[in-house]
Order: sequence, then structure tokens, then C-alpha cells
Amino acid sequence: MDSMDGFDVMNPQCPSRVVLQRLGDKWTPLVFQSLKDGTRRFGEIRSDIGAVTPKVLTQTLRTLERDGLITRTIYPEVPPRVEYALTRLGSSLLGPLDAVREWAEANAGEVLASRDAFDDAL
Amino acid sequence: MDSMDGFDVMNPQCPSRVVLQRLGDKWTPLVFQSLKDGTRRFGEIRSDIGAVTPKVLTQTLRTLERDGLITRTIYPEVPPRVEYALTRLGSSLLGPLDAVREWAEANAGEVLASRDAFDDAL
DNA sequence: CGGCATCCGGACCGATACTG
DNA sequence: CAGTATCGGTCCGGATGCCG
Repeated sequence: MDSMDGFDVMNPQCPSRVVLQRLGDKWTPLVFQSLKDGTRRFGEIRSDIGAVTPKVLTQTLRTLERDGLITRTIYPEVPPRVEYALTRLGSSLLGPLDAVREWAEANAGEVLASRDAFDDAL
Repeated sequence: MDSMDGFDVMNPQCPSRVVLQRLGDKWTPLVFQSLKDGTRRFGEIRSDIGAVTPKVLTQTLRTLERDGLITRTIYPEVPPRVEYALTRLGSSLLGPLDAVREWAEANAGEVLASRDAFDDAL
């Protein structure tokens, strides 16, 4: 569509906006954090993250697989084993996502304090 | 103060998880993009982003103000004028958010292609 | 101009139970 | 172990209309 080669999130019609939103959903950053050191199994991701139900985790993983960010490998064994790993594309997202995560951890205190101050002023 | 860095997104109870989620909501990255070059008025942000209703934009801006990421300055004039700007804390988030935005713009094509391929396989 | 009030639909999320 | 099925709730986000 665009004669230009680039996507622009400031354009309401640009697909990059949809992509950007996906990256910001509730569990995506946490899944990436779990997978950043290599292949992990479903149960491992689940316990890494904690407090996520199987259904929602499956949904998240399926979406990421569909978007080409992770791979899903099934081993036909008993008991079944399924392993997840970042694709090359997914790995390239690790840096950006990590930057946001680190900011959140580093500044959560300040945000919370600001929130309290704001609420007290009401 | 905690001797350790206290906050860890992989801990379900950690407040940083809430903060991380806020950063990923639908309009936050776009507001930051609009404010990155300096102070802007409500209408300017609105037209920068496009396709966002006043109500939702107001909600987003209030939340960001409450979290200490932007300032809101009202000028008692007729017609009224309200200006928004990033705080120091907000500015420190500009880099991380920009990294994700750039990734989205650079790789949206690949994500879309992967999505199509995945859907065709069904 | 920059909101706020109201209503509303649907996406997202979760608890629980069950299965190959 | 790694999901699927079902049901239900919340809440985000949008449309519309009014106000100082």
C-alpha cells in the first residue's frame, strides 16, 4: 500500500499499530523474559511467570507463534513434551522489551509514590 | 531503602508488573511519541495520534499524569488551553518505548507475513 | 477548546473441570 | 504434562451528547 518502505505508528491505518499493541499485552513481556535464556517447556514458563492460567498462557503462546516470534515443538512422547523457543525475529525483540521491563523495575517505586501523592491531593 | 533492587516483574505480587502493563496499554506509546519533541496541547496530541476519542485520550493522559510521567498545565483563558509535557521521569521512558516502537515499525511486515502463513496452514 | 456524563459492546482475562 | 472446554466477569475502549 504505502509507497514508502516504512511503517509509521502515528498513522492510524498502519499495521505496525496492531503489532505494537500485541507486544504490550499482559503476558507477552513476561513470556519473553522466561524464554530469554533458551528453550523452555510449557510448565516451566508457567511457573516462571506464576499466576497465569493454562488457558491464557496457551492463548498468548499461540499468538506469539502465529506472529513468528516463538516456535512450538511437540515431542510425541508419553508424557507429552512441548518446548517453546524464541525465533530469530523474537530474539530481535528481546532488547527493546527488556529495556521497558528494566525501566518498570527501576522506576516502579517512583511511579507508585507519584500515584499516592496524586490521590492524596483529591 | 531496600538493599536489593526490590522489584521483579517475574514476581506475581510485584507492583512493577502493574507498571509494566500500564506502559503497554493501547495509547501510551503513541502519546509519548507525540510529546517527545516538547509540549503539546490536547488537540495537537489528538490529531497527532488520530482515531482516538477525546474520552479515551483524556483517560490516558490522566493516568500518565497520576503516574508522574507527564504534566498537565491549564491556562485560564478563553478559549481554554491545556498543555501536556513529559516529566523527567517520563522522558527517561522515552528511550525504551521508542525502541519498541521502532521494532514494531521495522518488523511489522515480517509479523504480518508470518501471520498469513500461519493462517494458511490451517 | 477541552473536557465530562452516559451508555454500551466486545475483547480480554480468569476459575473450574475435563482430556489425550 | 500440556493442554481443551465452558462459563462468566471485568474493564477497556468507542459512540454520542452536553458543558464551561
